[in-house]
Amino acid sequence: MSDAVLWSALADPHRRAIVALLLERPRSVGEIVQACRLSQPSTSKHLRVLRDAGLVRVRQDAQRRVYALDPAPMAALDAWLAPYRRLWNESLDALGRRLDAVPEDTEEPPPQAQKD
Amino acid sequence: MSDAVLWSALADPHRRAIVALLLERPRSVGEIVQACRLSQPSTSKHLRVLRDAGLVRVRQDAQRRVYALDPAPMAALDAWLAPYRRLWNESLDALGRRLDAVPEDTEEPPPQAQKD
DNA sequence: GGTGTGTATGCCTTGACTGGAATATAACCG
DNA sequence: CGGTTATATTCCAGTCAAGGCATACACACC
Repeated sequence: MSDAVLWSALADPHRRAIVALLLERPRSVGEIVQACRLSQPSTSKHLRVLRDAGLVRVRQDAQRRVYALDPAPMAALDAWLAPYRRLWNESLDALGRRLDAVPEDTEEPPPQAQKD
Repeated sequence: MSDAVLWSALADPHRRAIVALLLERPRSVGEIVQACRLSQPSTSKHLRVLRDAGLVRVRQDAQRRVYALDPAPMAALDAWLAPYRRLWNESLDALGRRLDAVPEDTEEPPPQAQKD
């Protein structure tokens, strides 16, 4: 199994939202449904994808199922990213040197104020 | 603009392959076509997606267009990943402790021999 | 200007993925 | 056992993205 499953699992914004929720703490399906404003079936399906990708694990608590993050696949992502890290470190260094060499008033505004 | 574009751009395995190619060195479209075993139009379309996501930049060289990696968006990915890093570090620590506490012969085989 | 190479775009078809509604399954409770 | 809550699954329709093919565009060379 490649990490193709991982990527396609994380490609969906709702699933990334779920993963982010589970980063705080494990949650039952009901909690996730409320937090994500999704229907229950849809949520269950997303959780299935995440489970199949190995990103989350389930614990049964009476009728509830509590989902928790499994950090291992994230490490795989990090490993994938590693070769690129060297690259952008070089770029940042170059940027830094350029900023140092410039008169002034060329400070960057706070970078990414992105929202997903 | 969110990093939704980034994720969907990298969700495709062919595009990840292209990005990996460009990590080695910038390449013309023709080179990418050959390396990826894709049709030229398909490759061009993938490159468009990557360009729109800010992952690559183009330089024109006569009739050729040479694509190069832009590392900045990868940093965004790294930022996204950062909160999780703490998590799996904890897990690895726990694993390490468990391994230390175990008799022996429980060494892990080399982890992920994954292929994408 | 005409031809050839290199690359991008448009159109179309097909397959995959998503969400909703209804339904099935499972566990608790009286 | 019947009812209720919590979650999973199935079915279906709508959407979107990918690939192939044909074609348009851009540049070079004669």
